[in-house]
Amino acid sequence: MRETGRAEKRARILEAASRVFASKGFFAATVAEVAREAKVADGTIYLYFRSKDDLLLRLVEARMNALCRAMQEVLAPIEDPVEKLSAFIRYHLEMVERSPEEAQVLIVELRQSGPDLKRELAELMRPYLAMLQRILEEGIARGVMRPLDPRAVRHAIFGALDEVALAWLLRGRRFDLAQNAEQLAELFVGGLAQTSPRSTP
Amino acid sequence: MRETGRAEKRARILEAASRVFASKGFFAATVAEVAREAKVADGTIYLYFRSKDDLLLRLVEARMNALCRAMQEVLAPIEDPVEKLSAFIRYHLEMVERSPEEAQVLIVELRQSGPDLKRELAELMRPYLAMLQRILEEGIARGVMRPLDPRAVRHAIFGALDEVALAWLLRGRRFDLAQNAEQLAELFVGGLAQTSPRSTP
Amino acid sequence: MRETGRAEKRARILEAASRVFASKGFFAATVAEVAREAKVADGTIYLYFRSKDDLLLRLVEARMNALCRAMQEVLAPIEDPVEKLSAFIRYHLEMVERSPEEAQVLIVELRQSGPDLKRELAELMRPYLAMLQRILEEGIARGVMRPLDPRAVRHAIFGALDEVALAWLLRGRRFDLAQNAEQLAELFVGGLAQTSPRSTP
Amino acid sequence: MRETGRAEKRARILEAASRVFASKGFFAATVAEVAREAKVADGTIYLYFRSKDDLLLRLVEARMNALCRAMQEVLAPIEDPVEKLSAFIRYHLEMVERSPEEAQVLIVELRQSGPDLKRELAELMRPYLAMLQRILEEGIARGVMRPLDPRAVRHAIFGALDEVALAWLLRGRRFDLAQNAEQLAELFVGGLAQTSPRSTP
DNA sequence: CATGAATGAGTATTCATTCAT
DNA sequence: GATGAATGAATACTCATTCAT
Repeated sequence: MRETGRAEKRARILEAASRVFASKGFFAATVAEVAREAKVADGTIYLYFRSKDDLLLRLVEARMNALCRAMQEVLAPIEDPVEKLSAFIRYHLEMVERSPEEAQVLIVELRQSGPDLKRELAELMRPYLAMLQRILEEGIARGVMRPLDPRAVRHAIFGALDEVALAWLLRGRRFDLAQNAEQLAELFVGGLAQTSPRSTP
Repeated sequence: MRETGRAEKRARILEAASRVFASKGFFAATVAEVAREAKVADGTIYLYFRSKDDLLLRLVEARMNALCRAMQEVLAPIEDPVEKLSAFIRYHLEMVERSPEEAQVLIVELRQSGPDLKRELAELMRPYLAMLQRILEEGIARGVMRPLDPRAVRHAIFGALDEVALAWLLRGRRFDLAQNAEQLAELFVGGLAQTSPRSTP
Repeated sequence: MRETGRAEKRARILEAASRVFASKGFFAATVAEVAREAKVADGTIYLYFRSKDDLLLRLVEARMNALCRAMQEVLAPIEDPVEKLSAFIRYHLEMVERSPEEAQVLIVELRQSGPDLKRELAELMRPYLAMLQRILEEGIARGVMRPLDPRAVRHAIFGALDEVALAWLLRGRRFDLAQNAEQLAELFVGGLAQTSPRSTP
Repeated sequence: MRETGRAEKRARILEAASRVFASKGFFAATVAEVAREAKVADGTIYLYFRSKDDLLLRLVEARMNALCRAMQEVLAPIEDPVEKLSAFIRYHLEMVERSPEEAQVLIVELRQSGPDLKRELAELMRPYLAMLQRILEEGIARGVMRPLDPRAVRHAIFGALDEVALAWLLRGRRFDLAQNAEQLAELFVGGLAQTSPRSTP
């Protein structure tokens, strides 16, 4: 218990922040609460983080990095862009289901911030969104997806995932998220499918 | 002095709130600012609204009602559910483009609120989402749309619209929203299209 | 008691600040204490003053204005610059003796401030110091005072007055200030006297 | 590692404190900064000094002792009290000019302290002021100075020196301090001169 | 002796809300 | 109804000081 290394304490504060932010919202949460939850003194927070904003930023950063790495591993062995997209959708919501608390922060709190902070947060989402866009671009390039604007479609898919996850969280996780994931995958895969079959009446 | 009816003053306060919330954000905005903008005394606000939260709630309510009515009129003359969906998507983003300030409040500020307020706001969105869901249900019933879960798809479409609108607003309205609307319409119409409608002529 | 006009309440806060600053020092004093002493809520202070710094600034401003006006009246009827200087010295310390609390703020707290505040405070002292310098310049011009650098002498006289007053305040007002005033007047009048008498041996 | 004797490290901390206090002011300066400047750990400071206040106190003490010793050496070979006074004034400001940084602490920071600290600091100035007073007493005893109250005159001279030095420091050392010293010497020597020394040859 | 990580008390300021006029 | 002056609760952050190693 005394053997708490530097990084270990930092992680503990991050965990505490995650819990507190998730339950009360970033704005309503106080630094003192985070400190209490992490069992450190108020001032200690500032030995590890620059400010309350920075705390949220680092939290999102850590979670996004983990999410990106995990997603990359999931997608790596898949060849077909269409299957990749399908996997992306399913795995994204699987993660939400597995760690609802972390998702809460990424989905709900992400927008609970002033303009400056918001810009920095958006920056942190970029790599993840880029992964999604790359899938779409490759699908189009290979001719297995319709040539819709990848940026528009990326926003659409991300927004859809976000909204479904948000609804699941706000409604107390009462419906089957995996099933919804299937539906979304079908919806978007279908929406992006080459319409050439229509040309064979 | 002027015979400003009750309702007229209430509306003036709502207008003022819309402008102030849109330009500074709900949290950063102060009741005093809204009062100044509406040219009433600070205390007067509380003769028309219970609290600052209530002010946002009533504002969203008013805007949502107007949006619902307008959308209903747009959809009424359309028969085909698929065309209805397409119109829904296009008209939604058209409204955003036409009234970015109001959209700002509905899209951006909506999420700046704590958990309690957020739940109430979600309640106000319901009728609008119900319209969307009914379109889907009818499409499925008529056999012109694939039988995907209408609730899941409703969330997906709404989330997509929201995210695209958000991106447009946050990036300074720099890309063509109408074009994006087309892409989204194609995406979702395609995604919901019966994969073998040819087999039933 | 309810009939406290705007200005009256402002004055009450200023009085309270004077007492609190004098007894604990500007830094150690808290805004809450001033509020309590003035029998107003903490926030009320900020309806009348921009900040704690501003409170000190306005306090010094008010006291300096009063001091300048009073001194001007005292000096007006006096013709001879030498007598004017003598009166200036005596009256300055007389004021200190009469209102030790106010003097405390002007003498002690004046320098208890950060660089920015200090600059503004120095600005407020200017007119008073200018009065003193003008006496010296006129004395020299009329040939009744030795042509020493008026700026150097002004600093010297002001520093002397300040130090004597400070010593009196810090030592619990235990020595006779009026007597000291006489001594200082003689000292400086003598120091500035034309040395021509030496030329008549 | 290095055989830095106790005293040597103590001196290093004092030097560091002098630099830091002079550049940022006593209040704005932090103990951590002094530690960094002295290249010791924060806690080490407290092995040599009781508190931050004590650090200032000891610093002033050391500087005053040095100043007293130096002044004593300067005055020792001078016989005539009038010349002694003149030398005192000139040498005091010469020291200020030579070590503006140390003077900054002694003159400016000295007043940034609360009432309690201020009293202790005044105590440390005593020996120096006593030297000045002794010159005056001797001058009066020998009949070469007017019999003004030596305590009052001592305060006056010290206040004058302080104020002139302060002005020089605050105005960025832009005027000629040595010249001012001459003026002050003349002023006070003149002010203390027997008005009818001619009558006793 | 020295370290420096941890502590936690302390405070100016804002702003939603009230209520005497 | 309308006003707007007054209220006072609420909070991030700093930094002197300590003490386990």
